[in-house]
Amino acid sequence: MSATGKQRPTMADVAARAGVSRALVSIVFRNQPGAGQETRDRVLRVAEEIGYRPDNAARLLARGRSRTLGVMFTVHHTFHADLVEGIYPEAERRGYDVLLSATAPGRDEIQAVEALLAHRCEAVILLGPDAGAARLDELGRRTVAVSVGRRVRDARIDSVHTAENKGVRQAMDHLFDLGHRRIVHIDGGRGPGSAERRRAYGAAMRRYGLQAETRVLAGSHTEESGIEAGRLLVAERERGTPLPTAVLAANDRCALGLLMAFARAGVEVPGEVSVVGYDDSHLSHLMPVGLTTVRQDAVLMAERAVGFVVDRLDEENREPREAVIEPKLVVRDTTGRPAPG
Amino acid sequence: MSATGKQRPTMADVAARAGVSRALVSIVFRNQPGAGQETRDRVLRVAEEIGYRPDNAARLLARGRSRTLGVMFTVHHTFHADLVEGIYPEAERRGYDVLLSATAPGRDEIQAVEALLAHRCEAVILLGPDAGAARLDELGRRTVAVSVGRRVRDARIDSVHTAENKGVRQAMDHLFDLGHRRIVHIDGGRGPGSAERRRAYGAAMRRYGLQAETRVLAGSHTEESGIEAGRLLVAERERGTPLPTAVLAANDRCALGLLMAFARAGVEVPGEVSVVGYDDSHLSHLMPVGLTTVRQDAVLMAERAVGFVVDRLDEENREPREAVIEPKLVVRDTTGRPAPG
DNA sequence: GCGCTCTACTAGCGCGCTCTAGTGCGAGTA
DNA sequence: TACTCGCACTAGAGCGCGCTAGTAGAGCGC
Repeated sequence: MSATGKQRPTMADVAARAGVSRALVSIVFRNQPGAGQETRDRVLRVAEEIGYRPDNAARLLARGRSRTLGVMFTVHHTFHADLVEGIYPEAERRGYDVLLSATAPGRDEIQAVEALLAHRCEAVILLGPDAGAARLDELGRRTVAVSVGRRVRDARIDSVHTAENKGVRQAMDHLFDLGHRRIVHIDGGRGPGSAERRRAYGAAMRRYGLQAETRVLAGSHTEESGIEAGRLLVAERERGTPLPTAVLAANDRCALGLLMAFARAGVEVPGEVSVVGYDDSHLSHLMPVGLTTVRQDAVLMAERAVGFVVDRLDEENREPREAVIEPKLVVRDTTGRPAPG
Repeated sequence: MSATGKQRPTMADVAARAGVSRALVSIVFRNQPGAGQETRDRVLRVAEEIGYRPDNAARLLARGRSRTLGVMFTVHHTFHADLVEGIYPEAERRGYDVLLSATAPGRDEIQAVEALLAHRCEAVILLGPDAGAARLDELGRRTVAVSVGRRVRDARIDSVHTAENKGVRQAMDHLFDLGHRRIVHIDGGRGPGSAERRRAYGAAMRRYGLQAETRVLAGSHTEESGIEAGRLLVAERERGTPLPTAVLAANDRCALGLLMAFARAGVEVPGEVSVVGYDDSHLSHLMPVGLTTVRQDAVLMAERAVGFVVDRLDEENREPREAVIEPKLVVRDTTGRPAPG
C-alpha cells in the first residue's frame, strides 16, 4: 500500500484479466458499438471484481473535453443552495458533470473560479458573482460562463436573472395599495440584483410622488444586515423618529434578520411594520409568520443557466444570451395595512 | 474557436515562446530548483501573456497524486457550511486542493462520493454521512475517508464527532437545575449523532428518576421537523395534554422550526416552554431571542478531519482514528425557569 | 474461387503534464 | 591541463485513457 493509498486498478488490469485488449475495455465503458454482448458482460464483471472505475483525469485528458460544468457559489447563501439543487439534475440530463467551488472567508471568487478552471471545467456557472464587468468579460473570453442572479452587461458572458424592476414594482404596489407611504428599503450593497432593486424602489417612490419619503439603508444580503437595520430603526424611534410603516428588505435572509430584531424589540409585524423579502428561498416559510416575498424561481433559473452554457459549448460561436425570469410576489403574513395614524 | 471553447495554451506554447524546453517550464511552475531567476521571470511573464495555466487533469495524471480532498456535504445544512468554511483553509495550509460534492434531492451519497473518487480525490471527508457502517467500511478500504459529525465504529474510516453524551448531559442538567421535569426530546432520526443524543437524553431522565416523563418525538435535522413537533405539541395542548416545560431539539435548524411554530401559536419561549438547540451554527444568534444550544466547534472539527486524512495519506498504513470534540453548552435566552404550577 | 460488407476486436498515437536521467558549461581545485 | 562539482537546462518515458486506423474472420453473392 503506497502513500497514495490503495493502488487504483486501470483499464489494462481489466483487459488483462478479461483476456481482451485495452481498447475493447474502453469501448465497453464508453458504451459504444464495437463489442459483443458476451464480452461486454465479462468485461463489466471483471471490472466490478477488481474494483475498477474510470479515471476522470485521464479520460478528460484524452478526450479533450471534460463535459464538466463548474459552479461557483457561496456556502452560506440559502438561495444558492436552491440553485445548486436545480443545477445537478439539469446538468446530468444534458450529460454533464458538476464541480462545486465555494467562496468563503479567505477564499475569494478568483480562487474559487481558478480552481474550477484548473479542473478543466468547460464552463463556469457563477452564482451571484461579485466581480466587476471587466473581470467577468475577461473570464468570458477565456471560457464559457454564465452569471446567475446578477445581470451583466458589456461582457462576453451569459446571464440569468430576475426582472428585478418587476419584482420590486409588484412588492411596492402591494405596499402602496395597502396604504403604506413611509416605505424604507434595505439595500443589498454589492449583492446581485441590488442596484436594480434600489433603482426600482426609487422609481416606484417617485411614481407615487413619495420622493420625500425615499430612504435607503445600507445593507447586504445577510441576516446581520437585517438585524442592524432593525436595531437602527428601533433606536431612531426611541429618539423620536417614527418607524417606517413598511420595509422592503434586500433579500429573505436580510428580512429574517430584520424580523428577529423587531421581535426582540417588541415591534409587531405586520401590526406596526410590514416587511417584504426577496427570493422566496426555503427560509420564507420558516418565519414566525409567513414572509411576504418576491419569488425567484430557482429551478427555472438553474435550468436556464445550464442550458445557456451547454448550448454555447455545443454550438460554436454562439453569442452570449440573457434570460430574464419573471418574478412573482408571494403575499403571506408579514404585510398588512399600516396602523391608522 | 472549437466546440470546447477557446483553445487552452499548454506548456509547450509557453516553452516555445520563451525559448526554453517544456521541462524547464514545468520546473518553474512547480517552483522547484533548477532554473535561473532570470529564466523564471521570463517564463512566468510569457505564461501570463498567453494566459497559460497548468492543467490539473494532466498534472495529476502525471504526478500520480492529486493532492485533492473530496468533501461530501448537504447543500442546505448550515452546519455543513460552517464545516466547509473550516476545511478550505486547513486543506490549503497542508497543501491540498478541495473538491465539493453535494447530496441533494435526486443525488444520493453514493453518487456524490463516486463523483469525488472519479475526480481522483485521495481522500473523502464525509459531512454527516447517512450510510451504514458496512458501506463506510467498504469505502474506507477503497480510499482514505473520515466521517464528520457521525461516529462510526467497526469501519476502516476515521471519525470526528462531538461527545454527544456530554453535550446532552450539560443541556439536561441545565434544564433540570432550572426546575424542569417534563422535558421532551425531538429526535434527529437517522441524522448524525442522533442515536447518541437520544440515548444520552434517556440516560439523563433516568438519572433524575424521570423515566415516566421520558418522551421522544420522531424528527429530523430540518426546520420542518421542528415545525411539525411544535404543531403536534400545540395540538395536544388543545386536547388537554399540557405542554412540556422544556424541549431538547435535534439541532439548531429543528429548534428554529420549533420556535417558529411556537411563535405562530402564541406559545411563549422561555415563559411557557424552554428550548435547547444543538450545533451553535450561525443560525443561533438570529433567533428572535438568542438560542440556548450545545456548541460544536466547526472549525476545530474541520481541522481535525483534514488532519486525519492528510496524516493517513502521508504516513503509510496508519490506523483509523477517532476524535471526540468537547461540546459546550451556550446558555442564551430560550431557557428559563418553568412556569410555577 | 473472388471481392465485398459487416462485426468484433487490436495497435498505437497523443492528450498535457511530471519526473528521472541525463548533457553542457563555467568555476574551482590540484 | 585535467579533473571534479554544481548549476541551468533538456530529452524522453510514461501517467490512464480516447480514438483513429487497421486486421481477422464470418457471411454472402456471383
